[in-house]
Amino acid sequence: MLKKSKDILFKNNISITNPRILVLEALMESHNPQTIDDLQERLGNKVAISTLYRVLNDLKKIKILHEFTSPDNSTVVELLLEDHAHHHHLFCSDCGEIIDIEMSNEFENLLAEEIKKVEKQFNFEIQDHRVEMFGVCTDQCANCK
Amino acid sequence: MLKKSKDILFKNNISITNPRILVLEALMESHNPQTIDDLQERLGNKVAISTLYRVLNDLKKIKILHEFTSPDNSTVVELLLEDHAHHHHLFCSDCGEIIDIEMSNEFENLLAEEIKKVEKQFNFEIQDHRVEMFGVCTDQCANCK
DNA sequence: ACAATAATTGAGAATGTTTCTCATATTTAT
DNA sequence: ATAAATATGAGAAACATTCTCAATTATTGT
Repeated sequence: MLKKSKDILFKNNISITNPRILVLEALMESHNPQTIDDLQERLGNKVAISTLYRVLNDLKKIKILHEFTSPDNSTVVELLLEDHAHHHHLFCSDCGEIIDIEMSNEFENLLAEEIKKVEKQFNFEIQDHRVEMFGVCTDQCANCK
Repeated sequence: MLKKSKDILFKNNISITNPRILVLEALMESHNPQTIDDLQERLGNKVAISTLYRVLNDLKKIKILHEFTSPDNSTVVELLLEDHAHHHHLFCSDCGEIIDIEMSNEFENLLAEEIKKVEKQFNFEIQDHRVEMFGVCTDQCANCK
């Protein structure tokens, strides 16, 4: 994990510093998207809050961090590494947990066709898409009990 | 528009005030989702900013306002009236415009099936979903020229 | 391994967004 | 028309994020 973090920084040609390593490790430990608060908690007081935001921006710049917003409008962040397959998100409105979901090829293919239609209709070049689902876990979501 | 706004407030049993009417009219005039800045501009200085936020919260409470976040993290708001069909959003990263899109029944049906699968897999009850597309308009988006 | 240079960090100030407070004004119910 | 209830405006407060700058840490060339 330490090595992997250093590798990532090295390959992307940005300097290998402690805060960056700590943030990468924190993101790697947790296998689902994290809010800024989650991250801060995980990091204890080892990284200043200004530095945390700065490091997250650095990771966005080298395109390995994806940032989005949860239904209650908190900023959520997730690491995008090579081994991370295309996926979407499921949000629990009870406990706030965010779960990665993968959808069938059949669905993704049909969505790709819909995207082509939209591109024609609105003269757009679509670069990315997102599918989100919102609900409550009926019993076994990690945080809700 | 004035009448329709008053009707909405009346039917939802909240008092009919000028700021609420003005905000509803502003939302109805514009046929796509609006940022807070858009709204403020449309309203001139006729509604105080604190009141604008309060009114938006009132409209959320009576479930006729949908709030979400644009890719550049501004808050976006859109009126949800009966005549407003189920739709999704297309975001232009050039000009920031947000366009309502409707997807084929075939797509929505397949998505409904995927949702059922996800509900089973994670023991969730899914109440809502969202599909978003991100791109740039190649020539005819209303704001980009 | 060392010095010189470049880049990053931490702490707090600054900015921007949203909510809160409270005295005043408006709306509703009587 | 009046009293009671509710909403408003202005600014203060709270919160999230970015910025500033002196001090620290990394990188580079030797």
